[in-house]
Amino acid sequence: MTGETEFLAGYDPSRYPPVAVTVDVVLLTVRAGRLSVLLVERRGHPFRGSWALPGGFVEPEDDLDGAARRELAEETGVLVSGFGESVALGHLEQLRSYGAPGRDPRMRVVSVAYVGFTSHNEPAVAGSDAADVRLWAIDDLAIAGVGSDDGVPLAFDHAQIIADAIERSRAKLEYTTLATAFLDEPFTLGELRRVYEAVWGETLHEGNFRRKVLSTPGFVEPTGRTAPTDGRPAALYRRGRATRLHPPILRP
Amino acid sequence: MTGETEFLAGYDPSRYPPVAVTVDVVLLTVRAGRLSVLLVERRGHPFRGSWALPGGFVEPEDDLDGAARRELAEETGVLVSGFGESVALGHLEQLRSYGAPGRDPRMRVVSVAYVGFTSHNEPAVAGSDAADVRLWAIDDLAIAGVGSDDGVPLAFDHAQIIADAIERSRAKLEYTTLATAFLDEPFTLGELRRVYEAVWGETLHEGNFRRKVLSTPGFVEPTGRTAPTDGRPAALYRRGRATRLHPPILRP
DNA sequence: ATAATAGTGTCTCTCAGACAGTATGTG
DNA sequence: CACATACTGTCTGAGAGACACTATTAT
Repeated sequence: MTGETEFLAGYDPSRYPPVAVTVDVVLLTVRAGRLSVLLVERRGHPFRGSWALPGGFVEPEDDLDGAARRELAEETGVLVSGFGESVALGHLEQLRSYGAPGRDPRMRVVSVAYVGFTSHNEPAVAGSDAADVRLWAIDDLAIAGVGSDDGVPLAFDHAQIIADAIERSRAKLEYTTLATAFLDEPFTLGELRRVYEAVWGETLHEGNFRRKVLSTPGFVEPTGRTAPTDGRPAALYRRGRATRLHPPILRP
Repeated sequence: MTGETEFLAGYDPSRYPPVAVTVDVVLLTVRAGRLSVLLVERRGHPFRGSWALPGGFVEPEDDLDGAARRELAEETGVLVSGFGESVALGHLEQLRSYGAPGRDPRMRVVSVAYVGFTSHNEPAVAGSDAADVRLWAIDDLAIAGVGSDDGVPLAFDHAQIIADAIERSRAKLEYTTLATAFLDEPFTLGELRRVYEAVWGETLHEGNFRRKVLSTPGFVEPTGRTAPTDGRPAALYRRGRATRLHPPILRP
């Protein structure tokens, strides 16, 4: 019947336009008080030698989130061998998709971008000049409205993707508890405040920040322990059960 | 050289997995005080006879936004012939992408979903039993957490897409001026309030709503004219220049 | 002692919710 | 007149910004 032929027509692989689908991951962390992103150096054309987001093709068997986690695990594996430590992913969510014709000069590519948060507890980048994966502070990159104008240029439209990821992150910190995804447990309120300051690029009032965090039920839970600092020791907290902040902690 | 061969390898169309990319549009409007979505009845398998979002393949020459506008224009054309009136799109933005394997039983399809707002000024749906495009009130549809459980089922994962679009819309009304995208100019504050009430599914206090809208510079601008209502005539406004609300108008 | 960070208390201003009351149209 | 909606004014409580002050460590 007509329905059957139409149904079969859906199976015809030549019916759909040739478009490749990839995932790209913007993995953000705070290192030495600076918001930073994990980038890889491209070994092939185009943009050979430029820095780009980790990513790759969506394989037939994995869904979009799974593809993002797989690509990230592959890059994290590089981190493991390079820095001797694995990365515990604190959060990963879809950002948006990018599909302008010509964004990849080779072919039509639609990329589904993800943004992830993680802690950073490696002391420093090892001085391996052969490393092709490293963290970049975002204000050392050429990203409109964020980094310095003479920063390192990025491959493809990845500067735009990173800019969008940063804006999403800044907004998420306002009304969710996701700032804790940048930290290992347990953490101090000073560490949590420095996450906000690094992501927002603003200094916050210590006392008011403390009041707002502690007055939000379920944001953080006290552990009863303390950790030494450069001054008075700070109480240690772990993540609470809340995911959304009511009321939000708005940017200055 | 090596770089050249790698570059050429990128041109090989057989290298990327066979994935089709489509756009789907969730066009929302407020009709008779009810938040509604434009759906099309499927003529082919699978889900023949079910209601689905308008959408289609991304063609090689159009970017994602362009593809969404093109598909929407095609469906709007149906609206024109069916209802005798064109639809002025108030706003269109990317929602997110959906790519779970098996979401389309025919083949691997990654769909980039868009959400749009428009006014609704047709008096009623014409009684054309041949119509395959119509507005559905969202609480008549089977959408988890939104519609009634015995509502009309939707094709593919479109119930989830609509649910995500509604949540995006509800959040957008809190901190942007996009509620005006549901209205034709000029409009009254009562009409604007009824947009919020329809999208949020909450009744709002008339006086407090008025105070918040008018105290936000650039949200609406007075025209000096009035329009009759069921009571005292209401002042007419047009959209202001602001796009974001500071402070936001939060849901109750 | 000073320096540095953690943590507490308080004042004031803004603003949201609640609610009363007035204004202006129609039937 | 009643009724419906538009519009104005005021009280109150929650919460953010600003700021002063105390607490506990290291040097």
